[in-house]
Amino acid sequence: MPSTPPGSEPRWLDHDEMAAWRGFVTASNLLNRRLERQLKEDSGLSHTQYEILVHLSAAPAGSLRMTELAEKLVTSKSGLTYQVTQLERMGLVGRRSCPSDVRGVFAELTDEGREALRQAAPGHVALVRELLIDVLTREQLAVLAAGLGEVSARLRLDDGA
Amino acid sequence: MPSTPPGSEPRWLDHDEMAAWRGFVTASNLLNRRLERQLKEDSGLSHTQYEILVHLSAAPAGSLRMTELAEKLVTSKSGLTYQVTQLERMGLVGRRSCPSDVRGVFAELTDEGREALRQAAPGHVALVRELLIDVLTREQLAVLAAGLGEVSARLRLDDGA
DNA sequence: ACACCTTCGTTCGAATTTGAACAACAGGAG
DNA sequence: CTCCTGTTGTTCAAATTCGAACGAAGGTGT
Repeated sequence: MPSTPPGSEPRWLDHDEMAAWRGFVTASNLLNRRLERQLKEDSGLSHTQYEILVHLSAAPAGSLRMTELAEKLVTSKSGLTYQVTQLERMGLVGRRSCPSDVRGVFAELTDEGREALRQAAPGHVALVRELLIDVLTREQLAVLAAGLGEVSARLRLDDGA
Repeated sequence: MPSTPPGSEPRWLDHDEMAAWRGFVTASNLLNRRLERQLKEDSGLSHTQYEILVHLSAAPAGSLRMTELAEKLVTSKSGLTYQVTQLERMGLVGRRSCPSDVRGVFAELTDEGREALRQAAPGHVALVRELLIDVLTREQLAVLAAGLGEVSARLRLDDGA
């Protein structure tokens, strides 16, 4: 099904809608840029690598299946394979084979990985706070969480469909 | 100045703050993924290339200085050089030297570029609408625009500083 | 047991992105 | 004019990203 019926004039974005969309895109790019730089300089980690450590750290045994981790990160499987290999070389993450499924692979946080995360987290969180969280009011944060949560949920749905 | 005074416990994100931050990151990644796929399939353009066309189209003479364009796009200068070259090969953008500054280069939208944008825009806008704009209420959009606008503005400030 | 379709993670090649280094020029201060 | 500092766009090597293709298993129905 085409996103727009051919022949009919599409509904363009009005001023407010455009402002929201541009704001989202711009803020996203600027934030990523900043966080990337800060993490790389202070901890030698890319934002992607940091996020891998975060998700593993939050998981039951500090380990997650590759596919599950890729979904949480919203990245491609091949991209994750690459980054896990990098983290493995740094000694921050290890691979374990899954007992119940020969094909399965667990990415597992090492002690060094936990330590690296413990060391990187404060600076990262402080910057997220400074650039985003503390700039917004409580109400704005609530709306953002609710709205973007809904957006994400819907995106995840027909992504699997 | 260190982001966090060494020795003091950093202010972690509480539940709501974390929800807002995760929602932002996740929605951003999922959206980019989708838009990238749609644009590439329907128009053979990457999201970056599409945005270049949009910004040029909105500019006075359909042309902008490389540096200015890079800032609007929130990308590196070298990255822009690469993409403009790609668009030039496709015939959608041309380069013109600046009269008042020998070093300067204008990226200029060609007629084909305008046509390509005219053709790509409806599908892109429709998807942005479906995935983000139409998911949110008028109030949520207003809050998002105001909040992320402020965030972007601040980020742009000490980026130049 | 068999065929069939799905899932798992990796590998591969191509495209993209970035920061640093660079050469050429602009714009003043002296 | 001359030196000095900042800007402009490009080039370069390195890192990262993605999708498609792949081999190897899992799981199901017959």
